[in-house]
Amino acid sequence: MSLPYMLLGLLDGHPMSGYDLNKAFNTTVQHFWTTEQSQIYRALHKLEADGWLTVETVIQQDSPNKKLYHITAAGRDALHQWLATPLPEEPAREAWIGQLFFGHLTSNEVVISVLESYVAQLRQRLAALEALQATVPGDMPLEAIPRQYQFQFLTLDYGLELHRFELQWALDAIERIRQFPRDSTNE
Amino acid sequence: MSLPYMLLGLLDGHPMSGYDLNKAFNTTVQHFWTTEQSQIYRALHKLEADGWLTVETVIQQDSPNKKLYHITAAGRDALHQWLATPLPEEPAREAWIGQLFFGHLTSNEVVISVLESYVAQLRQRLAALEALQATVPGDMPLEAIPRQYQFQFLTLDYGLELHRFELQWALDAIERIRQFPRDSTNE
DNA sequence: CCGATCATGTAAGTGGTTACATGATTAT
DNA sequence: ATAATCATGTAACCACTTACATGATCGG
Repeated sequence: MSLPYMLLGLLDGHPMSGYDLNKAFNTTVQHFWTTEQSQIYRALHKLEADGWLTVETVIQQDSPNKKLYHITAAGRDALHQWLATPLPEEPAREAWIGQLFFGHLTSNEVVISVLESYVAQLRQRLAALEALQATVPGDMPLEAIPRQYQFQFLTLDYGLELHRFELQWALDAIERIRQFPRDSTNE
Repeated sequence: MSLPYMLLGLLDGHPMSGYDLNKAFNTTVQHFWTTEQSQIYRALHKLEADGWLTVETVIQQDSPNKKLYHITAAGRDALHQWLATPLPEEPAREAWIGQLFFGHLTSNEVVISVLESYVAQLRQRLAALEALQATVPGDMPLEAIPRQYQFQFLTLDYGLELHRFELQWALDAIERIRQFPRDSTNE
């Protein structure tokens, strides 16, 4: 549903190839959207068929030829439309909460050890986001930062704060589970 | 991937029909897992074929016959195995963050209005969780609460805290965006 | 009479993943 | 030699959604 708009958003301003887009998904936008390379090419073909993109074939000598995708006026319209439309609530699907919910079917120790792996995962992701944040020049006055970057920093801030929240909650949960009664049917 | 385990978790203890399970998905576990009815029946058939469930057909006069699914020893083993296994990190797919990320392509006002819809959605979901919490007897001493409910309350607490965090972050974000430079290419 | 509740399923379609396929150039 | 980078794609499969199909009983 949203992949086409992610592509349009990335292509608005500067044209890119499928390969470039794939790199963008593995770097810049990786904290809120991921895709497989194969899906990018399929989506690009569809977007072109729909008239939201046009292709410019670039012949190269030192590397394989590539196709640069340019956003069309129709594509830009569609993107603006999407940006102004609130998204429908998406279905909940958080399996790790399920593991907690059914925690009574196993021992406190097992639940805690799974939560600890989750904590380790969160710390890693948080560290990655903090590394991203460290690349941001800190000395610039707020007003001097281009509008585009202000929005990007805002989403980065969301990622940072969310991860800090999740980490803290998980650590607290571990402490709470330690106080839970022990399972009598322990193996 | 996780649906089969959600079914096993719900069936551990008391057998249920596909219809009962569907109701459970729309009530008890709805804050972390949702499914369509059609998917439940398909999953049930597969689980039975795999030997993780057995079927008991119950003939009824006043309502259509039903099939009660019972968890088998193999099913319980598989469930315990899953409960003890940390889940792989799942791919990020948060389209609303994308709308923020590409916010520079539209006006601050448009971004804020979309965020405000999101805030309204969050308030609704938070209210639903608070209503759920209100049904919990508050006078019981912590130690007297059965282990099963302790885990369930823990997941409810996660939902509550997460929604409060998201709501606060969104409200702060709106205030911040008001300070962003205005877009010169406003339509 | 109508809608809700009980109860089971199939079929078509979409979005996404995994695996496969090709092949040149450049850096270690 | 080998791996990484550049570059494009197809095919099979899986999870999930939407829509369709059936039919009895019960309460307002």
